[in-house]
Amino acid sequence: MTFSDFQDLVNLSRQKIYQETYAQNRETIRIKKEKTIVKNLAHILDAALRISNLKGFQAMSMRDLSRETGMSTGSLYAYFSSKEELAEILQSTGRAITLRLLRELSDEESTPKAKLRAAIRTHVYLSEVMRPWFYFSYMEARNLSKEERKKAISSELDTEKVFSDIIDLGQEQGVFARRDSRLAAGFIKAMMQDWYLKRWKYARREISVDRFADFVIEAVEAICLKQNEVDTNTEGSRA
Amino acid sequence: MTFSDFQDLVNLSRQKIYQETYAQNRETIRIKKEKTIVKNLAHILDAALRISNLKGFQAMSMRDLSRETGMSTGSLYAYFSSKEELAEILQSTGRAITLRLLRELSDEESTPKAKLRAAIRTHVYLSEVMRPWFYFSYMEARNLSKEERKKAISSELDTEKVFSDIIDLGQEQGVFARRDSRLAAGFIKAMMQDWYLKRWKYARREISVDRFADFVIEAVEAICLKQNEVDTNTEGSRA
DNA sequence: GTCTATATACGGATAGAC
DNA sequence: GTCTATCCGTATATAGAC
Repeated sequence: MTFSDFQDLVNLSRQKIYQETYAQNRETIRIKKEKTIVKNLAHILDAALRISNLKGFQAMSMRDLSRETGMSTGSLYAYFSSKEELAEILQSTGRAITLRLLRELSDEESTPKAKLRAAIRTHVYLSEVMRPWFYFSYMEARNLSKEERKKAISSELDTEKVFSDIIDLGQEQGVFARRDSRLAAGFIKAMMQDWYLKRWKYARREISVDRFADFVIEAVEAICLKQNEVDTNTEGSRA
Repeated sequence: MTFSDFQDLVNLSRQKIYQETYAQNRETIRIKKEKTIVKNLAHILDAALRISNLKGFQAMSMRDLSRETGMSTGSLYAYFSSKEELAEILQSTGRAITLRLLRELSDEESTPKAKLRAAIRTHVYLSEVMRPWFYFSYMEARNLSKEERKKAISSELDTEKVFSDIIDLGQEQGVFARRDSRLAAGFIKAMMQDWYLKRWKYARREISVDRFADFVIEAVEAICLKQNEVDTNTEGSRA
Protein backbone atom coordinates (compact mmCIF):
# COMPACT_ATOMS: atom_id res chain seq x y z
CA MET A 1 0.00 0.00 0.00
CA THR A 2 1.37 3.41 -0.98
CA PHE A 3 0.19 6.82 0.16
CA SER A 4 -2.06 7.40 -2.83
CA ASP A 5 -3.64 3.97 -2.31
CA PHE A 6 -4.25 5.01 1.26
CA GLN A 7 -5.93 8.24 0.29
CA ASP A 8 -8.34 6.31 -1.92
CA LEU A 9 -8.82 3.46 0.52
CA VAL A 10 -9.64 5.52 3.55
CA ASN A 11 -12.46 7.72 2.56
CA LEU A 12 -11.39 10.42 4.93
CA SER A 13 -13.02 13.34 3.21
CA ARG A 14 -12.97 16.47 5.28
CA GLN A 15 -16.76 16.46 5.18
CA LYS A 16 -16.88 13.09 6.89
CA ILE A 17 -14.42 14.07 9.58
CA TYR A 18 -16.45 17.13 10.47
CA GLN A 19 -19.69 15.18 10.51
CA GLU A 20 -18.16 12.82 13.05
CA THR A 21 -16.90 15.77 15.04
CA TYR A 22 -20.42 17.16 15.13
CA ALA A 23 -21.83 13.79 16.15
CA GLN A 24 -19.39 13.62 19.06
CA ASN A 25 -20.20 17.12 20.29
CA ARG A 26 -23.91 17.36 19.54
CA GLU A 27 -24.85 18.51 23.03
CA THR A 28 -22.60 21.58 23.18
CA ILE A 29 -23.38 23.03 19.79
CA ARG A 30 -26.24 25.52 19.80
CA ILE A 31 -26.83 25.47 16.06
CA LYS A 32 -29.74 23.43 14.72
CA LYS A 33 -29.44 23.07 10.96
CA GLU A 34 -26.98 20.27 10.16
CA LYS A 35 -26.01 21.77 6.84
CA THR A 36 -24.99 25.08 8.43
CA ILE A 37 -23.02 23.30 11.11
CA VAL A 38 -20.95 21.06 8.89
CA LYS A 39 -20.07 23.95 6.63
CA ASN A 40 -19.17 26.40 9.39
CA LEU A 41 -17.60 23.93 11.80
CA ALA A 42 -15.24 22.76 9.08
CA HIS A 43 -14.37 26.38 8.46
CA ILE A 44 -13.83 27.15 12.15
CA LEU A 45 -11.79 24.09 13.08
CA ASP A 46 -9.61 24.48 10.01
CA ALA A 47 -8.91 28.08 10.89
CA ALA A 48 -8.29 27.25 14.54
CA LEU A 49 -5.72 24.60 13.62
CA ARG A 50 -4.06 26.94 11.16
CA ILE A 51 -3.60 29.68 13.73
CA SER A 52 -2.79 27.38 16.67
CA ASN A 53 -0.11 25.48 14.83
CA LEU A 54 1.47 28.74 13.82
CA LYS A 55 1.55 30.58 17.14
CA GLY A 56 0.16 28.17 19.75
CA PHE A 57 -3.38 27.68 20.98
CA GLN A 58 -3.00 29.91 24.01
CA ALA A 59 -1.67 32.75 21.91
CA MET A 60 -4.58 32.48 19.50
CA SER A 61 -7.17 35.03 20.57
CA MET A 62 -10.82 34.73 19.74
CA ARG A 63 -10.33 37.92 17.75
CA ASP A 64 -7.71 36.09 15.65
CA LEU A 65 -10.16 33.29 15.05
CA SER A 66 -12.89 35.76 14.30
CA ARG A 67 -10.71 37.49 11.71
CA GLU A 68 -9.55 34.22 10.11
CA THR A 69 -13.06 32.78 9.83
CA GLY A 70 -14.81 36.02 8.92
CA MET A 71 -17.30 35.32 11.71
CA SER A 72 -17.93 37.38 14.81
CA THR A 73 -16.84 36.15 18.25
CA GLY A 74 -20.47 35.92 19.25
CA SER A 75 -21.21 33.55 16.38
CA LEU A 76 -18.21 31.42 17.19
CA TYR A 77 -19.49 30.83 20.71
CA ALA A 78 -22.58 29.19 19.21
CA TYR A 79 -20.36 26.28 18.12
CA PHE A 80 -18.57 25.76 21.43
CA SER A 81 -19.09 27.01 24.95
CA SER A 82 -15.55 28.10 25.74
CA LYS A 83 -12.13 28.31 24.22
CA GLU A 84 -11.07 25.26 26.18
CA GLU A 85 -13.94 23.25 24.76
CA LEU A 86 -12.78 24.19 21.28
CA ALA A 87 -9.42 22.65 22.17
CA GLU A 88 -11.11 19.51 23.40
CA ILE A 89 -13.11 19.13 20.19
CA LEU A 90 -9.92 19.42 18.19
CA GLN A 91 -8.15 16.87 20.39
CA SER A 92 -10.84 14.23 20.51
CA THR A 93 -11.50 14.25 16.76
CA GLY A 94 -7.97 13.30 15.80
CA ARG A 95 -7.63 10.72 18.55
CA ALA A 96 -10.79 8.80 17.73
CA ILE A 97 -10.00 8.49 14.06
CA THR A 98 -6.39 7.42 14.64
CA LEU A 99 -7.05 4.55 16.97
CA ARG A 100 -9.94 3.13 14.98
CA LEU A 101 -8.07 3.12 11.69
CA LEU A 102 -4.89 1.77 13.23
CA ARG A 103 -6.70 -1.23 14.68
CA GLU A 104 -8.82 -1.89 11.58
CA LEU A 105 -6.01 -1.84 9.07
CA SER A 106 -3.53 -3.91 11.08
CA ASP A 107 -6.20 -6.51 11.91
CA GLU A 108 -6.65 -7.14 8.19
CA GLU A 109 -3.17 -8.67 7.98
CA SER A 110 -2.37 -12.16 9.22
CA THR A 111 1.37 -12.39 9.96
CA PRO A 112 3.02 -10.27 12.65
CA LYS A 113 5.46 -8.84 10.13
CA ALA A 114 2.64 -7.77 7.81
CA LYS A 115 0.63 -6.38 10.74
CA LEU A 116 3.60 -4.33 11.85
CA ARG A 117 4.12 -2.91 8.40
CA ALA A 118 0.43 -2.11 7.99
CA ALA A 119 0.26 -0.39 11.36
CA ILE A 120 3.31 1.76 10.60
CA ARG A 121 2.06 2.74 7.15
CA THR A 122 -1.39 3.53 8.48
CA HIS A 123 -0.03 5.73 11.23
CA VAL A 124 2.41 7.60 9.00
CA TYR A 125 -0.10 8.11 6.20
CA LEU A 126 -2.78 9.16 8.62
CA SER A 127 -0.50 11.72 10.22
CA GLU A 128 0.17 13.05 6.73
CA VAL A 129 -3.50 13.36 5.79
CA MET A 130 -4.39 14.92 9.12
CA ARG A 131 -1.14 16.58 9.99
CA PRO A 132 -2.66 19.71 11.58
CA TRP A 133 -4.60 17.53 14.04
CA PHE A 134 -1.62 15.41 14.96
CA TYR A 135 0.62 18.38 15.51
CA PHE A 136 -2.02 20.11 17.58
CA SER A 137 -2.70 17.03 19.70
CA TYR A 138 0.95 16.57 20.45
CA MET A 139 1.86 20.15 21.24
CA GLU A 140 -1.23 21.29 23.09
CA ALA A 141 -2.14 18.24 25.16
CA ARG A 142 -0.22 19.43 28.20
CA ASN A 143 -2.16 22.67 28.46
CA LEU A 144 -5.57 21.09 28.83
CA SER A 145 -7.56 20.24 31.92
CA LYS A 146 -6.51 17.36 34.12
CA GLU A 147 -9.29 15.18 32.75
CA GLU A 148 -8.38 15.88 29.14
CA ARG A 149 -4.72 15.20 29.84
CA LYS A 150 -5.71 11.82 31.22
CA LYS A 151 -7.55 11.05 28.00
CA ALA A 152 -4.52 12.09 25.99
CA ILE A 153 -2.28 9.80 28.03
CA SER A 154 -4.56 6.82 27.77
CA SER A 155 -4.91 7.42 24.04
CA GLU A 156 -1.12 7.50 23.71
CA LEU A 157 -0.88 4.20 25.58
CA ASP A 158 -3.67 2.65 23.50
CA THR A 159 -1.85 3.46 20.30
CA GLU A 160 1.38 2.13 21.75
CA LYS A 161 -0.41 -1.04 22.73
CA VAL A 162 -1.44 -1.71 19.14
CA PHE A 163 2.26 -1.92 18.35
CA SER A 164 3.43 -3.78 21.44
CA ASP A 165 0.67 -6.39 20.92
CA ILE A 166 1.94 -7.05 17.42
CA ILE A 167 5.49 -7.35 18.72
CA ASP A 168 4.39 -9.74 21.48
CA LEU A 169 2.61 -11.85 18.88
CA GLY A 170 5.71 -11.96 16.71
CA GLN A 171 7.80 -13.05 19.68
CA GLU A 172 5.34 -15.79 20.60
CA GLN A 173 5.48 -17.08 17.04
CA GLY A 174 9.28 -16.99 17.22
CA VAL A 175 9.82 -14.67 14.26
CA PHE A 176 10.66 -11.55 16.30
CA ALA A 177 13.75 -11.09 18.47
CA ARG A 178 13.23 -11.09 22.25
CA ARG A 179 13.25 -7.43 23.25
CA ASP A 180 11.12 -5.37 25.61
CA SER A 181 8.00 -4.92 23.47
CA ARG A 182 6.70 -1.82 25.21
CA LEU A 183 9.99 0.02 24.97
CA ALA A 184 10.22 -0.99 21.32
CA ALA A 185 6.67 0.20 20.69
CA GLY A 186 7.51 3.52 22.31
CA PHE A 187 10.46 3.95 19.98
CA ILE A 188 8.35 3.13 16.96
CA LYS A 189 5.94 5.88 17.96
CA ALA A 190 8.78 8.30 18.57
CA MET A 191 10.18 7.67 15.10
CA MET A 192 6.81 8.05 13.41
CA GLN A 193 6.06 11.25 15.29
CA ASP A 194 9.12 12.85 13.78
CA TRP A 195 7.23 13.04 10.50
CA TYR A 196 4.73 15.58 11.71
CA LEU A 197 6.75 17.21 14.48
CA LYS A 198 9.86 18.00 12.44
CA ARG A 199 8.19 18.46 9.11
CA TRP A 200 10.49 21.27 8.02
CA LYS A 201 13.39 18.82 8.07
CA TYR A 202 11.81 16.33 5.70
CA ALA A 203 10.42 19.04 3.43
CA ARG A 204 13.88 20.58 3.13
CA ARG A 205 15.41 17.23 2.24
CA GLU A 206 12.60 16.38 -0.16
CA ILE A 207 11.75 13.11 1.55
CA SER A 208 8.35 11.83 0.47
CA VAL A 209 5.88 10.27 2.87
CA ASP A 210 6.38 6.88 1.18
CA ARG A 211 10.15 7.11 1.48
CA PHE A 212 9.75 8.03 5.15
CA ALA A 213 7.38 5.16 5.88
CA ASP A 214 9.75 2.77 4.13
CA PHE A 215 12.62 3.89 6.28
CA VAL A 216 10.63 3.58 9.49
CA ILE A 217 9.71 0.02 8.51
CA GLU A 218 13.33 -0.73 7.68
CA ALA A 219 14.48 0.57 11.06
CA VAL A 220 11.71 -1.12 12.99
CA GLU A 221 12.34 -4.47 11.34
CA ALA A 222 16.04 -4.16 12.16
CA ILE A 223 15.03 -3.71 15.80
CA CYS A 224 12.22 -6.26 16.02
CA LEU A 225 12.91 -9.08 13.60
CA LYS A 226 15.37 -11.86 14.23
CA GLN A 227 18.66 -11.41 12.41
CA ASN A 228 18.02 -13.91 9.65
CA GLU A 229 14.62 -12.38 8.84
CA VAL A 230 15.93 -8.88 8.09
CA ASP A 231 16.49 -7.85 4.47
CA THR A 232 20.06 -6.57 4.60
CA ASN A 233 21.37 -3.46 2.90
CA THR A 234 18.15 -2.45 1.21
CA GLU A 235 17.33 1.20 0.76
CA GLY A 236 13.64 0.60 1.35
CA SER A 237 11.37 -2.38 1.54
CA ARG A 238 9.42 -1.41 -1.57
CA ALA A 239 12.27 0.23 -3.51
CA MET B 1 29.94 4.86 31.83
CA THR B 2 26.82 4.82 33.96
CA PHE B 3 24.64 7.74 34.97
CA SER B 4 26.30 8.28 38.36
CA ASP B 5 29.72 8.25 36.68
CA PHE B 6 28.39 10.88 34.34
CA GLN B 7 27.17 13.08 37.15
CA ASP B 8 30.64 12.97 38.72
CA LEU B 9 32.54 13.25 35.47
CA VAL B 10 30.74 16.22 34.08
CA ASN B 11 31.12 18.86 36.71
CA LEU B 12 27.91 20.51 35.68
CA SER B 13 27.19 22.25 38.92
CA ARG B 14 24.24 24.56 38.71
CA GLN B 15 26.56 27.37 39.76
CA LYS B 16 28.72 26.87 36.67
CA ILE B 17 25.79 26.73 34.29
CA TYR B 18 24.45 30.01 35.58
CA GLN B 19 27.86 31.67 35.48
CA GLU B 20 28.07 30.77 31.80
CA THR B 21 24.56 32.03 31.26
CA TYR B 22 25.55 35.33 32.81
CA ALA B 23 28.71 35.50 30.66
CA GLN B 24 26.62 34.98 27.53
CA ASN B 25 24.11 37.67 28.46
CA ARG B 26 26.33 40.21 30.17
CA GLU B 27 25.08 43.13 28.11
CA THR B 28 21.38 42.78 28.89
CA ILE B 29 21.63 42.30 32.64
CA ARG B 30 21.43 45.54 34.61
CA ILE B 31 22.80 44.12 37.84
CA LYS B 32 26.42 44.81 38.71
CA LYS B 33 27.46 42.58 41.60
CA GLU B 34 28.34 39.12 40.24
CA LYS B 35 27.51 37.41 43.50
CA THR B 36 23.96 38.79 43.50
CA ILE B 37 23.48 37.84 39.89
CA VAL B 38 24.54 34.24 40.11
CA LYS B 39 22.42 33.70 43.17
CA ASN B 40 19.28 35.38 41.83
CA LEU B 41 19.58 34.34 38.19
CA ALA B 42 19.79 30.72 39.26
CA HIS B 43 16.69 31.29 41.33
CA ILE B 44 14.81 33.06 38.53
CA LEU B 45 15.63 30.65 35.71
CA ASP B 46 14.84 27.67 37.88
CA ALA B 47 11.47 29.12 38.77
CA ALA B 48 10.75 30.09 35.16
CA LEU B 49 11.44 26.55 33.97
CA ARG B 50 9.32 25.10 36.74
CA ILE B 51 6.31 27.23 35.87
CA SER B 52 6.75 27.07 32.09
CA ASN B 53 7.06 23.32 31.99
CA LEU B 54 3.90 23.05 34.05
CA LYS B 55 1.60 25.43 32.19
CA GLY B 56 3.55 26.71 29.18
CA PHE B 57 5.75 29.76 28.80
CA GLN B 58 3.06 31.97 27.30
CA ALA B 59 0.65 31.14 30.09
CA MET B 60 3.24 32.03 32.71
CA SER B 61 2.62 35.59 33.76
CA MET B 62 5.28 37.81 35.27
CA ARG B 63 3.08 37.78 38.35
CA ASP B 64 3.47 34.01 38.50
CA LEU B 65 7.23 34.35 38.23
CA SER B 66 7.22 37.12 40.80
CA ARG B 67 5.28 34.95 43.24
CA GLU B 68 7.47 31.89 42.65
CA THR B 69 10.75 33.79 43.08
CA GLY B 70 9.57 36.07 45.86
CA MET B 71 10.85 39.03 43.85
CA SER B 72 8.87 41.94 42.43
CA THR B 73 8.26 42.26 38.71
CA GLY B 74 10.42 45.38 38.69
CA SER B 75 13.34 43.45 40.12
CA LEU B 76 12.92 40.70 37.60
CA TYR B 77 13.23 43.14 34.71
CA ALA B 78 16.71 44.01 35.96
CA TYR B 79 17.83 40.56 34.83
CA PHE B 80 16.29 40.61 31.35
CA SER B 81 14.71 43.28 29.18
CA SER B 82 11.55 41.44 28.17
CA LYS B 83 9.74 38.20 28.68
CA GLU B 84 10.88 37.06 25.26
CA GLU B 85 14.48 37.66 26.19
CA LEU B 86 14.00 35.49 29.24
CA ALA B 87 12.92 32.70 26.89
CA GLU B 88 15.98 33.25 24.74
CA ILE B 89 18.31 33.04 27.72
CA LEU B 90 16.70 29.77 28.72
CA GLN B 91 16.97 28.41 25.19
CA SER B 92 20.56 29.36 24.48
CA THR B 93 21.89 28.05 27.78
CA GLY B 94 20.70 24.53 27.22
CA ARG B 95 21.70 24.44 23.58
CA ALA B 96 25.28 25.59 24.11
CA ILE B 97 25.96 23.05 26.82
CA THR B 98 24.43 20.15 24.90
CA LEU B 99 26.39 20.55 21.71
CA ARG B 100 29.72 21.14 23.44
CA LEU B 101 29.45 18.10 25.67
CA LEU B 102 28.16 15.86 22.91
CA ARG B 103 31.14 16.64 20.68
CA GLU B 104 33.70 16.42 23.49
CA LEU B 105 32.60 13.08 24.86
CA SER B 106 32.15 11.30 21.54
CA ASP B 107 35.52 12.60 20.25
CA GLU B 108 37.24 10.84 23.14
CA GLU B 109 36.35 7.45 21.69
CA SER B 110 38.18 5.91 18.73
CA THR B 111 35.92 3.35 17.03
CA PRO B 112 32.61 4.36 15.41
CA LYS B 113 30.73 1.89 17.57
CA ALA B 114 32.21 3.36 20.76
CA LYS B 115 31.62 6.92 19.54
CA LEU B 116 28.00 6.12 18.84
CA ARG B 117 27.50 4.63 22.28
CA ALA B 118 29.23 7.57 23.96
CA ALA B 119 27.17 10.11 22.04
CA ILE B 120 23.92 8.36 22.94
CA ARG B 121 24.82 8.02 26.62
CA THR B 122 25.94 11.62 26.80
CA HIS B 123 22.75 12.91 25.23
CA VAL B 124 20.46 10.78 27.36
CA TYR B 125 22.30 11.52 30.60
CA LEU B 126 22.49 15.19 29.78
CA SER B 127 18.79 15.36 29.11
CA GLU B 128 18.28 13.73 32.50
CA VAL B 129 20.49 16.17 34.40
CA MET B 130 19.01 19.16 32.60
CA ARG B 131 15.57 17.85 31.86
CA PRO B 132 13.73 21.14 32.46
CA TRP B 133 15.88 22.85 29.83
CA PHE B 134 15.45 20.14 27.27
CA TYR B 135 11.72 20.02 27.69
CA PHE B 136 11.48 23.78 27.52
CA SER B 137 13.65 23.99 24.41
CA TYR B 138 11.58 21.41 22.62
CA MET B 139 8.14 22.69 23.50
CA GLU B 140 8.69 26.44 23.34
CA ALA B 141 11.01 26.82 20.35
CA ARG B 142 8.17 27.37 17.92
CA ASN B 143 6.81 30.37 19.81
CA LEU B 144 9.98 32.44 19.59
CA SER B 145 11.00 35.09 17.11
CA LYS B 146 11.97 34.12 13.57
CA GLU B 147 15.64 34.59 14.37
CA GLU B 148 15.51 32.42 17.48
CA ARG B 149 13.64 29.72 15.61
CA LYS B 150 16.42 29.68 13.05
CA LYS B 151 18.95 29.15 15.83
CA ALA B 152 16.85 26.32 17.23
CA ILE B 153 16.70 24.63 13.83
CA SER B 154 20.40 24.95 13.18
CA SER B 155 21.12 23.62 16.66
CA GLU B 156 18.87 20.63 15.99
CA LEU B 157 20.73 19.94 12.75
CA ASP B 158 24.11 20.36 14.44
CA THR B 159 23.22 17.76 17.04
CA GLU B 160 21.91 15.46 14.35
CA LYS B 161 25.13 15.91 12.42
CA VAL B 162 27.18 14.64 15.36
CA PHE B 163 25.30 11.37 14.95
CA SER B 164 25.22 11.19 11.16
CA ASP B 165 28.98 11.89 11.03
CA ILE B 166 29.62 8.92 13.30
CA ILE B 167 27.38 6.75 11.14
CA ASP B 168 29.13 7.89 7.97
CA LEU B 169 32.46 7.04 9.56
CA GLY B 170 31.24 3.59 10.49
CA GLN B 171 30.02 2.98 6.96
CA GLU B 172 33.36 4.09 5.49
CA GLN B 173 35.14 1.67 7.79
CA GLY B 174 32.75 -1.06 6.71
CA VAL B 175 31.42 -1.92 10.16
CA PHE B 176 28.04 -0.19 9.76
CA ALA B 177 25.27 -1.25 7.39
CA ARG B 178 24.59 0.99 4.39
CA ARG B 179 21.57 3.06 5.34
CA ASP B 180 20.70 6.74 4.93
CA SER B 181 22.79 8.24 7.73
CA ARG B 182 20.78 11.43 8.14
CA LEU B 183 17.48 9.63 8.40
CA ALA B 184 19.04 7.22 10.88
CA ALA B 185 20.46 10.11 12.91
CA GLY B 186 17.03 11.72 12.98
CA PHE B 187 15.52 8.53 14.34
CA ILE B 188 18.18 8.27 17.01
CA LYS B 189 17.31 11.78 18.14
CA ALA B 190 13.61 10.99 18.09
CA MET B 191 14.13 7.95 20.30
CA MET B 192 16.31 9.83 22.78
CA GLN B 193 13.87 12.70 22.97
CA ASP B 194 11.20 10.35 24.23
CA TRP B 195 13.06 10.25 27.54
CA TYR B 196 12.32 13.84 28.41
CA LEU B 197 9.16 14.37 26.38
CA LYS B 198 7.21 11.37 27.68
CA ARG B 199 8.75 11.20 31.09
CA TRP B 200 5.52 10.16 32.82
CA LYS B 201 5.60 6.92 30.81
CA TYR B 202 9.05 5.88 31.97
CA ALA B 203 8.43 6.99 35.54
CA ARG B 204 5.27 4.92 35.65
CA ARG B 205 7.08 1.85 34.35
CA GLU B 206 10.05 2.43 36.66
CA ILE B 207 12.58 2.48 33.87
CA SER B 208 15.89 3.95 35.01
CA VAL B 209 17.92 6.31 32.89
CA ASP B 210 20.61 3.62 32.51
CA ARG B 211 18.10 1.05 31.38
CA PHE B 212 16.69 3.54 28.90
CA ALA B 213 20.11 4.45 27.49
CA ASP B 214 20.93 0.75 27.16
CA PHE B 215 17.80 0.14 25.17
CA VAL B 216 18.41 3.08 22.86
CA ILE B 217 21.90 1.75 22.19
CA GLU B 218 20.49 -1.71 21.57
CA ALA B 219 17.95 -0.37 19.09
CA VAL B 220 20.40 1.95 17.37
CA GLU B 221 22.96 -0.80 16.94
CA ALA B 222 20.30 -3.04 15.46
CA ILE B 223 19.63 -0.32 12.91
CA CYS B 224 23.18 0.81 12.20
CA LEU B 225 25.51 -2.13 12.64
CA LYS B 226 25.95 -4.90 10.10
CA GLN B 227 24.08 -8.06 11.00
CA ASN B 228 27.06 -10.06 12.23
CA GLU B 229 28.17 -7.22 14.54
CA VAL B 230 24.94 -7.03 16.53
CA ASP B 231 24.72 -8.78 19.90
CA THR B 232 21.58 -10.83 19.49
CA ASN B 233 18.89 -11.34 22.08
CA THR B 234 20.48 -9.29 24.83
CA GLU B 235 18.30 -7.34 27.20
CA GLY B 236 20.87 -4.52 27.45
CA SER B 237 24.43 -4.04 26.41
CA ARG B 238 25.68 -3.63 29.97
CA ALA B 239 23.22 -5.98 31.65
C1' DG C 1 19.58 47.00 43.67
C1' DT C 2 15.11 46.04 44.92
C1' DC C 3 10.53 47.24 46.06
C1' DT C 4 5.48 49.26 45.49
C1' DA C 5 2.26 51.31 42.63
C1' DT C 6 0.56 52.19 38.28
C1' DA C 7 0.13 53.02 33.00
C1' DT C 8 -1.64 51.06 29.04
C1' DA C 9 -3.29 47.45 26.24
C1' DC C 10 -5.56 43.27 25.27
C1' DG C 11 -7.61 38.88 26.74
C1' DG C 12 -12.21 35.87 27.00
C1' DA C 13 -16.87 36.07 27.35
C1' DT C 14 -21.67 37.98 27.03
C1' DA C 15 -25.95 40.96 26.21
C1' DG C 16 -28.99 42.52 23.16
C1' DA C 17 -29.98 44.52 18.43
C1' DC C 18 -31.15 42.89 14.01
C1' DG D 1 -28.05 32.73 13.54
C1' DT D 2 -25.06 36.44 13.39
C1' DC D 3 -23.24 40.93 14.55
C1' DT D 4 -21.76 45.17 17.51
C1' DA D 5 -20.55 47.01 21.74
C1' DT D 6 -18.89 46.31 26.11
C1' DC D 7 -17.66 44.18 30.83
C1' DC D 8 -14.16 42.90 33.71
C1' DG D 9 -9.88 40.73 34.57
C1' DT D 10 -5.09 40.35 33.77
C1' DA D 11 -1.00 41.00 30.82
C1' DT D 12 3.76 43.32 30.28
C1' DA D 13 6.41 47.00 31.37
C1' DT D 14 7.97 51.19 33.86
C1' DA D 15 8.49 55.18 37.30
C1' DG D 16 9.88 56.53 41.46
C1' DA D 17 10.41 55.56 46.56
C1' DC D 18 13.69 53.54 49.63
